[in-house]
Amino acid sequence: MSIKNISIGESELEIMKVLWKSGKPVTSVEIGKEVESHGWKKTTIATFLTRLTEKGAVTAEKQGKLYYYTPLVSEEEYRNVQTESLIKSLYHGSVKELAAALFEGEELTEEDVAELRNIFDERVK
Amino acid sequence: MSIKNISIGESELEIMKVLWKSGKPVTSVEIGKEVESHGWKKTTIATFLTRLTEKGAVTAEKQGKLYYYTPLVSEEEYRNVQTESLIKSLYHGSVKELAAALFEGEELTEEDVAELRNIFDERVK
DNA sequence: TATAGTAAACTACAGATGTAGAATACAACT
DNA sequence: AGTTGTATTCTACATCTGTAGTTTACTATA
Repeated sequence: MSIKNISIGESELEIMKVLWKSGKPVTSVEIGKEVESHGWKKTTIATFLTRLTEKGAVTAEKQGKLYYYTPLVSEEEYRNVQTESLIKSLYHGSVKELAAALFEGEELTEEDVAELRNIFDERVK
Repeated sequence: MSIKNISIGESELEIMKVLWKSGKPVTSVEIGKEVESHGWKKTTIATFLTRLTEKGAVTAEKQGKLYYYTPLVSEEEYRNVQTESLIKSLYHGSVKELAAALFEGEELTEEDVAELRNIFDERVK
């Protein structure tokens, strides 16, 4: 089962984000602190961790009395898969269409556009 | 419940796509023909239609003996909500980040880039 | 009018996800 | 050694989604 077939729920994703942000293995206690704002019980977090482990999205390594969790799927990988999937399902598989939609939206500031132009020029070389 | 809160499943989306493509109200029979490739039973399609109606994603209007289904959510609206959601959850809420990721990927051809440059120049005015 | 066809409604069930209480296991402290 | 604290595991349950069988209602046909 490759990364493509790993599906991560919305709440589960919040856990992944914590693991991604911390460059190193994290205990459930530390995760708990990071996601306090969600008001989840410890057991809820534990369930997420168990399921993510079963899915192969993270590994758990016992160090002393605690488990340390590490992501097996990187943020970038996951992001790319999700983006691809969006493009495929709603932009007729065309990256260009999505890019165009972003430009046409009102979301980009002048600075953003300027920065993008740079990246753009790089790309064109 | 605004569009933002309407969630459409992957299979349900296939039905929406048929409605979106056809500019006018469509019967379940016609939908059936359009989605033949999925091999769904008639009742399966009926369930999707019922659920989409309950969710407020489509309306059903009886004309003669058949119901005609019309989307209440446009492709563009749905697309935008989904794109926003992706950006929020995986690109730190930054349209620019997503745009940059698209440029940096290998997906765009030279023609795409050229076309985008045009749109881009328009945008900058 | 009795009968056949069939769209739509109702019912059903499995898997995924969100959420959490109860049980367990094990370390630390008395 | 007994007790306490708590991370991890087990069990549970609701909702959503995918999928489809069964029943119903109503039209058209014999």
